[in-house]
Amino acid sequence: MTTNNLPQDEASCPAEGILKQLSGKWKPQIFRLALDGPVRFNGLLRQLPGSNKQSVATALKELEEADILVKTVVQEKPLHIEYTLSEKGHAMVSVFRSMEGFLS
Amino acid sequence: MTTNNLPQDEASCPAEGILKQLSGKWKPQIFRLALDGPVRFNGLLRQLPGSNKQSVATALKELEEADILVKTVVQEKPLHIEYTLSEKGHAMVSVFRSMEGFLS
DNA sequence: TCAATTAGTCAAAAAAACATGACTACCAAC
DNA sequence: GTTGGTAGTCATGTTTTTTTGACTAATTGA
Repeated sequence: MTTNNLPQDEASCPAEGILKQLSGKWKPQIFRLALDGPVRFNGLLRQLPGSNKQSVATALKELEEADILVKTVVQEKPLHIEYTLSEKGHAMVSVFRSMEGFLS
Repeated sequence: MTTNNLPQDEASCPAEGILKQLSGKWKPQIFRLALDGPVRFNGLLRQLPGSNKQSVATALKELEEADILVKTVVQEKPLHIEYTLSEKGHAMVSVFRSMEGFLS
């Protein structure tokens, strides 16, 4: 009982998982903004011109499900929610940097 | 006259370009197979179960346009076409490896 | 000359991703 | 009690990506 249940493609191509987790119209930009500190829903809407609630919400949910961002309710003045890089998210920074360093 | 003409998102997020060039349903796997040597159209169709002519053709064209693969007509016995990693493609290997090394 | 292999193209359909606009719900200030 | 900010959801529509199946065309071997 040691067969894995990954789709065959990801089994033979580990990079594909990462690519999937980071790709999409808004996820790379959200990830990048999160490098500078916690990000918030409405903040992202303002910082990402052309974006919209639905897409940002979906991107945040997927980044959270991929364990790249962590969602926290901040018990402060105007009670709000923050998304911060998880440990895995931090580990991904080097991958991200190697992409940024690659200027064609 | 020094404004650039990149979409705002790519300007502020260089990683996004790479992500775009490598993402898609078949491109990561094709890239990975190309690491082991030249790949061919019909060979890929056989090596990628579930793929189809159209998708493989499109992926190859985009990888070629992104200057990641180079298309060559090989003047041999059964005249055929090979796709090999370009110089840029080789430079991308380190990025790709850093993704592969990242096992969540 | 016939059949197989090479490497595709094309039009159309299906599926996935993304956007739009309306709506919800909580909290605080005025 | 109404406005404004927090963070979303939901149904729908549009756009992009991917798949399907038919077709083309050159080369090779029998």
